[in-house]
Order: sequence, then structure tokens, then C-alpha cells
Amino acid sequence: MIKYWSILPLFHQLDPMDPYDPKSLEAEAQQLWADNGVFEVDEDPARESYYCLCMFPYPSGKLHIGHVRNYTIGDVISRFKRMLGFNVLQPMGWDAFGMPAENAAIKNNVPPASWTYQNIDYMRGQLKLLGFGYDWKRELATCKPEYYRWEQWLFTRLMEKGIAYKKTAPVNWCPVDQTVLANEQVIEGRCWRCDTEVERREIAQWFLKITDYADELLADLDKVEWPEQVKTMQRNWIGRSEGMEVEFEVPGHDSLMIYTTRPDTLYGATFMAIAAEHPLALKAAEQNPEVAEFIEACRKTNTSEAALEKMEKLGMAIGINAINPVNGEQIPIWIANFVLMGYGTGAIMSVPGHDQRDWEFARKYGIEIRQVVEPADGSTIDLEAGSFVTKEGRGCNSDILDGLDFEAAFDRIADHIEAQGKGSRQVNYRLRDWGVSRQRYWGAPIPVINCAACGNLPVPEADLPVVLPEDVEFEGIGSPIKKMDSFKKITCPQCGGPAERETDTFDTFMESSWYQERFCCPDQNEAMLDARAGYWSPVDLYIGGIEHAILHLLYARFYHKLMRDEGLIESSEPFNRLLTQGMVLKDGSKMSKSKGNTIDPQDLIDRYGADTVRLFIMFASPPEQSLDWSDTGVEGAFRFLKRLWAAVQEHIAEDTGEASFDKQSLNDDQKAMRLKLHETINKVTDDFDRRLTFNTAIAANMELLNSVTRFEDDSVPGKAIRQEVFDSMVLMLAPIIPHICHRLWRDLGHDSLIIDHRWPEVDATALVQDNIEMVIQVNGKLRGKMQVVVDAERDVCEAAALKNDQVLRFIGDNPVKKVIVVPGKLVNIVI
RNA sequence: GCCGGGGUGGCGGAACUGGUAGACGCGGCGGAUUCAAAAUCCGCUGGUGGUAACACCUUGGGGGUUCGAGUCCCCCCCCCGGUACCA
Repeated sequence: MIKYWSILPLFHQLDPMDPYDPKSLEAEAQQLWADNGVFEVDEDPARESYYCLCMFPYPSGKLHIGHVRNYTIGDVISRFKRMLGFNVLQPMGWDAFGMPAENAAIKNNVPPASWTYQNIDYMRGQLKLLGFGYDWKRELATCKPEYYRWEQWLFTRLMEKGIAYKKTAPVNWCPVDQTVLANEQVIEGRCWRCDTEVERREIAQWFLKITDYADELLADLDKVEWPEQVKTMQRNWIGRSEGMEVEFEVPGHDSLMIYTTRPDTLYGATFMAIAAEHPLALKAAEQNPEVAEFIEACRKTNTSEAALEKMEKLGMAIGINAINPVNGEQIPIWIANFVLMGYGTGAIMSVPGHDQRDWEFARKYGIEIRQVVEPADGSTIDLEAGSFVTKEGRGCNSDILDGLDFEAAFDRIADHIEAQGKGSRQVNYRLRDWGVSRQRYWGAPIPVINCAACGNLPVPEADLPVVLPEDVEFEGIGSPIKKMDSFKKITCPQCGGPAERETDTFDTFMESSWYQERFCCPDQNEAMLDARAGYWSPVDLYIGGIEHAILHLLYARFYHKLMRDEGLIESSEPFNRLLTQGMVLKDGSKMSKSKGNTIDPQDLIDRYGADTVRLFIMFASPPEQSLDWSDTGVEGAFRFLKRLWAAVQEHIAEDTGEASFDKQSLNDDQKAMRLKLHETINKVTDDFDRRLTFNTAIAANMELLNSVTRFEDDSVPGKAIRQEVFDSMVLMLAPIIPHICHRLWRDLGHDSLIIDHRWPEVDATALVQDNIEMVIQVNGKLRGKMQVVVDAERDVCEAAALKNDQVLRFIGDNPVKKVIVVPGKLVNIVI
């Protein structure tokens, strides 16, 4: 703990009537924190740890207001937990790989690395100006080899375990720029740079078998304290379903394997749909130029799910039939643009009677729609109007399934098909394996060597890391390392022959999947993680945007389990509690450069100081809701700080001496002041700890400041109560507006750092009241109020209510039918 | 399309477990201070009617449950996030 005597020279001479000057007092506080390493922490088994982590930023150039919100929330909670006595870790780093750096390189001809490092330097300065209590010793950037080498190392381990594997998957391809495009770079089906129509291509890529962990990822959601909506989104994303794999024979060709969750509708299958890239489709195209043309047309669609679902569903029959295993019927095989080769088997069975998408397709192409499920209540349905999608019906026109409900029909047909060897019960997931290959430069190189003789080999551990060359020039859009022989050409570690390095890089979600563990031991050069991770991890509270509810958070959970199974860590989940922060809006819509409605945090810091920015952000709305930016609201926050400053300065200017008070002999106003204070401490503590609603905590302190300003009592106990109020208020506000409170704490006569002081405690005796107010309603409408003793019995309340003048007016001559008493709250008289 | 969330005064929001709708702040109006302005301080401020006391209406729209609904249930509208290569 640092005592003031050691740092006094840093402060101005105290003049109680100094105006509030955020610039100098914030600089002084920040300097003191930095010089004394106030937020640097070490593992201390004697103390309980609290690991508070905010999603680290992509170094895009400068902080945007969403960052400021995210990091203010994290800093407020970290400082609060520290005041409760926890050993708090709050680190910060940089999610430094990604596309914007490449775009900047193409546009401005600067290497992505130097652009990134410059941005990091600038943004680090901004974070320091905001006064966030980070342990800067632990700072990391994911683009540094000492970071990504461990990711490469783990990947080689996963290759050996078979969790990393290679298969083809679709990408967006620009035929002019000769490069792969991200979904974001495809604007209405065209390349964002050259406006060429984008094609879909199937290329070989690396995958991680996240589906092997699907059940555990699902089950472990019950172990974490996350918002229910995020858990629901993840459950739906994983999408566990119980169904069957069924084999359809195709005379003269390989059979088609399909998966269905509705084997009870097998008798209603009237066609099959396959992907344009399916081998059977390609074979048909050889015979039929029209089919070839259609396949070509199918390639003109985006790979994104939203685009795929919204586009017009198109198909073409290939003139080959499949045999339905349940009834031997021959049904036509169609190529359909909404079936993708990369997902499942690239083939589906279609039951237009009982699936809406199949129904629309069948309607369009005049394919038979057959009813095989009927309503259980015996009513009739109209398949001309739409499909009948339900699991509540019973089978019809289905031979052995007729009259059976869903469960019975499922079992009957499953037994039947399994007995015939034409398929089996199967649990399936909507979740697909994680494609980690990116055909881009600014990412961690995938540590693989491609040898014509030996195949795909992991780079031997001794040769790691595979370092990404940072001094590169962009010629066009493609990745420079794909043409760089000095990087590419290598000898095979197995046969010694010529080989090539993999030039794809990792998805940047790889880096952000484990940084939270590396923060525990960022200087460890011998291993990915060490025992220190065991002290801090898992993260106690993780804070970030709701937009990460599925992908990032699911990948990080998966990666954590991979590290656990590698023996690197003991826990199964990375983030115990999650706080998803809402977006920052301006005039009700998202800020964007094109709309010109962006707010630059730097301007605000320059004009008002960090405390005002922090206060406004925390006051404007609760963290989980979106926040609408308001310039006048910022003024209001600044005004509050000035009032707080002036009120404390005025208090310390009066001579309080050794003022004290005796709880037993206070007058009514003094009691009321202390009641207000301790009610506020009670509420604010709950708001900070359980509810995480800092806006109401701030509002409560504003009320308290209003009350204490009106508390004009110059007696000795009065002064002492005022000191108690200001001490508590400054402590309660310190996590939110740390600079001004740091200063006011000393002005109030304390010689320790406020960050090292304990959070204020409620004095239960101050909360005791004699009388309370109760509301009286007539037929549920408020008609009167009354004072009763604090623990008045029901009948006392009722009798008092029925004597109330206002109430009697409303009752009039009507007989009272019923009286409802909610003790301590209200009396409702029903007439 | 699918999954998830949201909609309360002129504005941001409060109302935590079905129990006083609108705390706190912004804005607005009026006043004090000032030569004047800024800043600051004090008062009023959901809508409609009324001189007033007061009454009625009001939580996106429609219906329901309940003594009582912003809160629970059903239907609809609008906005936002995600949708697997934006991070």
C-alpha cells in the first residue's frame, strides 16, 4: 500500500476553492498509478483472485466509443472488486491480425505490420488517458511470433490427434483479382474492388473437429453464469437433432447418403436434391450441356447463409433416379442451388408435403406433393395452400406407419431400415466443423509442409514458430507470401525432397480463442501456458459486445477444451460469468463513417477529461442495453463532477476538527440524512455486485449529493455526518470516476490511496425506521396514502385505509367486496 | 429466411419478485445573480379537460389472465444483433 507522504510533491498546494480541473488532476493520478505499478499484480495464493477481462480490441487506428464503453465497464468492476479485497487481474492486449491491415496496405502501400504497430502505440496512449487500471506488464499482441508460435504448436498436436484435418469447402472467388473474398467483400454478388461477379469455388482447407465436442459444448452451458439469451443462441447454433442416415440407391451410380430428422415422412419423399458440385451432378453435366450450364449458374451465389436462404431457389433435374428404400419407388434427382457440397453429404431427400422449402420447390417445378402425415384430430389439411409441418400428427399413406404418432413412426421406420441395412439412427448437429484456413497474408501461418511424396506434414516442433515475413509489399490484392519463394520453398522434413510451405494463414478467431489464458503467463517462452494460469483462470467476468455471442465465444470454449485435453489447463470453460454489452448508437442508429455521425472519444477526453466520459457512458444506460449518444448528456455528467467537487471543497473548508456523533442522540434530520446514506450504500452495493446496473448506482449518488447539499446543519454531529456522507460517496463513485475521487479522498483527509481502501459498509442501525408510507387503492387505482407504524398488522392497515377521507369519497355508497393488504406496501379496496 | 434481443414523456432512462408508471439526468419554461453574457443557484415540467380542487387518458398495436399488468399469456407491426471468410 502506498502512503501519501511518499508522493505528496505530485500534488498542487491545496486550495479549497480551486475550480475542478480534470486535466491536471487526471494526469497526476495516472502518473502516480504508473510510477508505483498500482495495477500490476502477482499470483498470491493467500488472496482470492478475480480475473476481469474485456474483449481485446482490433487495432484499427483509434479507439471508438464502443471500446470506451466496454473498457469503462471492465475497469469499474475491476476497481470495485479490488475495493472488496480481491486480487484483481485486468490485462489488455491486441487482436492484431486481420483484414483491415491488408486493406490499409493495399491502399496506402504500408506493410500491415508497421500499420498495426503504429495503431497499437496510439491506442495504448488513449487507454492510458482514460485511466484504466491495466497490468501493462502483461500486454500482448497476437501478431507477434512469441504469441502465435504456441497456436502453431497446438495445431501440430491437433494434426497428430486427427482433430485438425483437410477437406474442401466453398469460398467466394473473384475471377479478375484471382483471389478469395470474405463475405464482407462481396457486395450484391460482386467483388467490392473490381465489381466482377463473384463465383463460388471449392478449395482444400484445414478444419478443426469442433463437432467432436458438440455434446460437451452443449452440456457445459449449464455450468456457466451467462445471459440466458446467449446460451439459447449457442444451443440453437449447435442444433443437436436426432434423426437417421438413410441410403438411397442410384442404379448405375454410387448411392446417395442423406440425413433426415423426419424419417417418419420417408414415404412422402418425391425427389432428391444435390449440390451443384456433387460428383453425380458433375457426371450428369458431362452428358448434358444444359446441366453443365445450370451448374455454372449455381456457382454465382454467395457462400453466406443469409444470402443462400433469401435467394430464389432454383433447380434442374439431371434425368437420373434414386430408389426410395422404404417403397422401392424411383424418384428424380435434382440439382438445387441451395444445397452446398461442403455441408453434410451434399445431398438431401425432399418431402414437399411436410417441409415448406421443399413445398415451394415442388410447386415451382411441378413435382408431386404427397401427404404422409395427417392431423391427429381427424381434420383435413390443404396441401395446395402450403406444407403441413408438425410432429403432432399421425402417419397416413405410409404403409407400416399409418396411424402412428411421430415417436412411434420414428421407431418403427428406424427399426425397419436398420434391419434392412439401409441406414441407422444418428445424432446430428447443425454445427459444422471450424474452417480455420484463410487465403490471406496478415495472419498466423498454418504450420504445415506440403510434400508431393509425403503429403501434409506438421512443421516439426524444433522449427517453430513459422514466422510471417513482415517486410512485404502488396502488388494487387492477393497475399504476398503466396508468391514469395523464400517463404514457400523448403525441404521436406521427412524425405528431404523439395516441398512447399502452406501459405494460408489461420482464421483470426484462433488467436482470440486463447489470449485470456496467455495473459496469465505472457512471458513464458518454454510452453504455451504454465502454472500461473491455474491461479487466475478461468476468467471470473468476461465483458464484450453481444455480436460475439456465438462465433468468438463458442470457438473460445472449444479451444479451451482442446487445451484442457492437451493437459495445459484444468478447467473446462474459459469464462465463468459473461456480460454482453450493448452497442453505442447515435440518433438511434449505428455510428458509421459514411453517415458522418461518429463520436471521437479523443475530442471528449480533451474537452472534459476521462472522468466525464466514463461517468456519462456508465450513466446513460445499463451495460447490456444499447446506449444512445447525447452531447448534452455529456455536459450533464461534467456538471455533476463540478457540483461534487464544489460540495466537497465547501465541506472541507469548514472546520470539522475532530467532529463526531452519537448514534443514539441524533435529531430527525440527522437520522434522515444517515438513513438516506445507508440506503444508498445498500442499493449501490447491490447495483455494482449483483445487478451490474451502474446507471442506477450513479442516480442514487446524485440523489445523495442533492440530499447532503440540502442538509444544512452546522452542529458538530452535523459536520461529522456530512464527513461520513462525503467519505462514503467518494468511495462509491471511485470505480466510475477514479481520478476525481482519488484527489477528493485525500482532500477529505485520508492518507491512503482510495483504490486500496475498503468499500463502505452499511450501518444497519441507520436503516431502522418507525413509520412507513402505504398506498391505498380503490379497484386497483391509487386513491390515497397513509403513514403506519413499520410492522403494522393487516387488519390495522385495512382499518386505517377504510377511514381515509379520499378513499371514502371513492367508495361512496358502494359495498366493499374485498380488501387486499400487501403489508408494508399497499391496501387495495375492491368495490 | 432462420436464431436471439428490444419498443415506456420532447430525449436517455427508472420501476429488481404482478403492487404508487416516469427515480436520476438531458432538454424546455420561469425566476435569482450579472451592465450584459457564460457559468452557477432556485422553482415548474407525460398528455387532455378544468380558474382550481380534481378528473380522465397513457408503457409499439390488438386481444386475454388477475383485486391489480410496463411486467404474465396469445396474435400482429417496427427496429437492432448474429447467420460460420468483418472483428
